[in-house]
Amino acid sequence: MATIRDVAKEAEVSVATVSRVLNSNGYVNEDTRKKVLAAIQALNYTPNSVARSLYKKSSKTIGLIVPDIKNPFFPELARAVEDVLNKNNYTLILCNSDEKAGKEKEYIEVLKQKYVDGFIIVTSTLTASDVDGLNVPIISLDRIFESNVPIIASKNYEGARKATRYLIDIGCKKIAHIRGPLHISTADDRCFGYYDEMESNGMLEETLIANGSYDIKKTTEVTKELLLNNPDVDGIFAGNDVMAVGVLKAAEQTGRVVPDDLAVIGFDGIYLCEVTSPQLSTIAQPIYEMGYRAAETLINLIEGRFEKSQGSYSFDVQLIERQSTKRK
Amino acid sequence: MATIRDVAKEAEVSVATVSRVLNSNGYVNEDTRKKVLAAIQALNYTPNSVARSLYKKSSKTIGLIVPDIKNPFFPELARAVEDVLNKNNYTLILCNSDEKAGKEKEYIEVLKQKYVDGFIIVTSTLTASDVDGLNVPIISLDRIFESNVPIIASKNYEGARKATRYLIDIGCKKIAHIRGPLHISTADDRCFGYYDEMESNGMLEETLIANGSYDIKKTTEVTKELLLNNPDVDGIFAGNDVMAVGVLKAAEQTGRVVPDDLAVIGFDGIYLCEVTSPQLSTIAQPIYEMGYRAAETLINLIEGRFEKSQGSYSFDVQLIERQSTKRK
DNA sequence: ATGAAAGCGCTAACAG
DNA sequence: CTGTTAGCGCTTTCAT
Repeated sequence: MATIRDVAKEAEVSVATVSRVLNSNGYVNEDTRKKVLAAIQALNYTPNSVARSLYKKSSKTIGLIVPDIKNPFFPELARAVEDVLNKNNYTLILCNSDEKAGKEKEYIEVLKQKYVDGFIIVTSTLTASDVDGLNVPIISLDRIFESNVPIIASKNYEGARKATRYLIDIGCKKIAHIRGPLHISTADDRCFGYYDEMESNGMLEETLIANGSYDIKKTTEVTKELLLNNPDVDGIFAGNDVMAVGVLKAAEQTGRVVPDDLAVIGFDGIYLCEVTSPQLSTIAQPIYEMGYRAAETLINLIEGRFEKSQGSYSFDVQLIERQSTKRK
Repeated sequence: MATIRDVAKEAEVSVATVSRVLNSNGYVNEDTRKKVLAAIQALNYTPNSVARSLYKKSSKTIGLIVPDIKNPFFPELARAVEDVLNKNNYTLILCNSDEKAGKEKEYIEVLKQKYVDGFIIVTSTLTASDVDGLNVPIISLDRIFESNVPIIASKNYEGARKATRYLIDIGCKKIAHIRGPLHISTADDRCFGYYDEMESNGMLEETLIANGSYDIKKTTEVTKELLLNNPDVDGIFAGNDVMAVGVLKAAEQTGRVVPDDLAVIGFDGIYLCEVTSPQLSTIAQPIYEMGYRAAETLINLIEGRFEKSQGSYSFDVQLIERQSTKRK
């Protein structure tokens, strides 16, 4: 591997000059510039980013920490982030935290030593104090974070109200909610939205809310139990699309026909919805856009560009009607 | 951020000594060791990996290049890789190539400048010459690579024969194959397996093979066309599970009942199979194990450990019967 | 057992 | 416009 020194020698100039043409930085005579370029060509030289990082204290790299890339919500997010980074000559480090604060902190520690320039993190376990000392820009994606880091998310509460309202509109009389894990802001907000909408329609009953998890099988079990205790439930708002699949399975296993006996709606808008049968109605978030915006915001922060409105943003969500709620 | 110099000063020793205790390398008096450790504690010092990388020409980082993390096959692979890396104190850089040789080469170039220690790559466009000069260990995952890099994959050809054989066994008389993209070794091998099994049963007709792509909608179209031209097809072996979903949709749209009018089987064994209705039969690969083994092999290579049998490995696949082939 | 110093490859004052 | 040089923070001979 040729170094900047080799190039300098080949071009009969100093390393400073080579560095200048490399970074189009400072004045350099057109002729010497050409000589340097030729030398670079001749030696097939490419600058060493590690050396540059050491000096610059920046690695043109960002860390994305998600709970688990296998959850179908995250690949699309990750892809969007990677696309933006790629376009801006950054590189993506992917970390799976399994929602464990320990892993998250360790990753942050390790990556900081690598001069990572920023983080995008989907977390419900980290707190402001974990992040305050951190001298690196950080963005919270998809989840509320009690601190002043920018938050890129979407309107979970409003979306949940919309979903519930919609089930009411199509004629459901007894609507249950299988909520996502406790203490995950997204799940909490959706639960609140459901709660408030139900209450303001005088339809609320505490037993209609069940605690699910982002696991199809577990959600199926939970749903079956709920249906056992409340056989006349005729509509279910699931905490997300993956959970909605679990609900669909529960319906099938208890001999209910969706949507006629039981209308089902999810949340997120992942492609999974179009694959099930019946296809799932859902409250769709603009997932790719969320990842895209998070990455753009982070890069703006890193590069010290002006950030309007603190950088936080909340995306609108959209009701998508499919077979799982279309009653004839 | 404290540096090794600060620690040295605090402990009243030289930086060399600090480095020694940091790396448990060379002799160091127990007492001075304690002093150094205390200083490290006191200053809350953590070594800077970039500086270390510069000297060592290694970053404890590997690059994983996949076509598109949104394709549900890859997240599980990526997760397995990350798990192994994490356990071995490596870090994962994720790259999406969209099957474009240009992007792959560029990523390799960029990452080499970062002293990435190795690559795991899922590619059908790179060739031996792209990789020969490369002075970094590399593993080809899931795809055949014409060169002497280790290949971690599974038995696509045998699996395809098994799938075809199975459709014959359950009584299908006219079996079609919607194959994956041309020049992707996985898709080619599966097509060959189908071809050979059909031929050896005297059932082969060239018109029963259609060119699909890893896109549900396109596969649906292709399948509908094939069914139009061959209305009496009663079994389809799809190039992978995603494509099988497309086939399921085509069946639905043309008024065919799966499995009674048309038996369908996929390949891969992603979780999607259990979500469709009817649930999809498939030839399952041990996806997680594949990623796991690829990562382990790579780390062995990087750390110069003895590699039995060149490192290549081909996993067995397993027929999983579900509703899409279960005729009453 | 410990320290001094060279150097990994690059950038940015500072001089000229 | 160009060169010299001092680091960035760490590891590793080579002395002692």
